[in-house]
Amino acid sequence: MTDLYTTNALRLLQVADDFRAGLSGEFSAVHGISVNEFLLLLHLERSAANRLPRVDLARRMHVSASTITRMAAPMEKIGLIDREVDDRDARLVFVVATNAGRAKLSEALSTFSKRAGYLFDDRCEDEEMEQFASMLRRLIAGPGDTLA
Amino acid sequence: MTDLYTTNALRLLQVADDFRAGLSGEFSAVHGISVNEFLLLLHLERSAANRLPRVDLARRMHVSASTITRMAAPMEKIGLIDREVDDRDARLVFVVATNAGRAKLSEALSTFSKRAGYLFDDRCEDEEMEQFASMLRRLIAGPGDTLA
DNA sequence: GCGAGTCGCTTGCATATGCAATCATATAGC
DNA sequence: GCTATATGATTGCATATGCAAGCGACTCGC
Repeated sequence: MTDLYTTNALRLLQVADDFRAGLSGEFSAVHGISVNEFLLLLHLERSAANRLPRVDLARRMHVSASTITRMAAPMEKIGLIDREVDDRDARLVFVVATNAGRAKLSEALSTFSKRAGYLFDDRCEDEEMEQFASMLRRLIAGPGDTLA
Repeated sequence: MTDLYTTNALRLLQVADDFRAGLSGEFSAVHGISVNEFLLLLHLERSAANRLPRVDLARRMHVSASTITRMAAPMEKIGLIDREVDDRDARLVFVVATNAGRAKLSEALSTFSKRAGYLFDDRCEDEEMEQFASMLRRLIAGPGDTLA
């Protein structure tokens, strides 16, 4: 009835939702940020110049431009990010992480890694992890810029 | 810096987000339902008695009970689901799919399968899909009830 | 340079969702 | 039985997000 492609896509969504739900609780309790705020900081850190125009962030995070505008406001207010304007194109508003933002990312990343350990450890052999990494790399959509 | 566990968890989230984003557009355009409404119908279909109390749906879908209440209202109104009360426990309000709901699920499921095909086909060998399925089955959190 | 069209950002409005409070029902202790 | 506690569902309020409109800035063709 349901082929292996379908089954795997369903499981993929389910595993990702489970993981994200667990992460969400600990992030908000321990670090005071949401998963999306964490991902925003991570996209900044892994971008070419450590800064990104808002529209790029929106595309990478699969959210609308207005969401970036509204996510950025409180993060600026508490000093995690800052804004820079492009010299040549006054339309572009870059988002750049502050030192506090990079520190917060670093803390959150260790929580993330800990939970990634919970997820995979004892359930997967090392060799499987390599295969898994290889599969996932191919599955990441198109030539877009990625986090990992 | 980032170990393989962390990398794989990041990629997992990214692939799932990419897939869900693509699905979301086609579901709303072609079938007039959201991804979450689709998953609700799917949980019903794959449950023991083809019906579930709202609180169970909430747990399976990682959403709050109030979200189920509010998702269910419009789905009842357009005839995709119906409500049943438990004989022995008057607190339980079961959600059950109507014939229209099962039909809608079936249509949406073929869209889902088509997109699962886009995702995996040409990127993965058959043998890899089996390994992937095996990994994902182990990764699905705990002993909870699952979709696949 | 000038106007038409495009692009990036923001804002108004509508929808979606979580948390806490509330209500109705069920269960346990007595 | 009666009360205290626990559970399921709903509702009020706050937050998050998308879409479409609006605004300012860039680009292209002339």
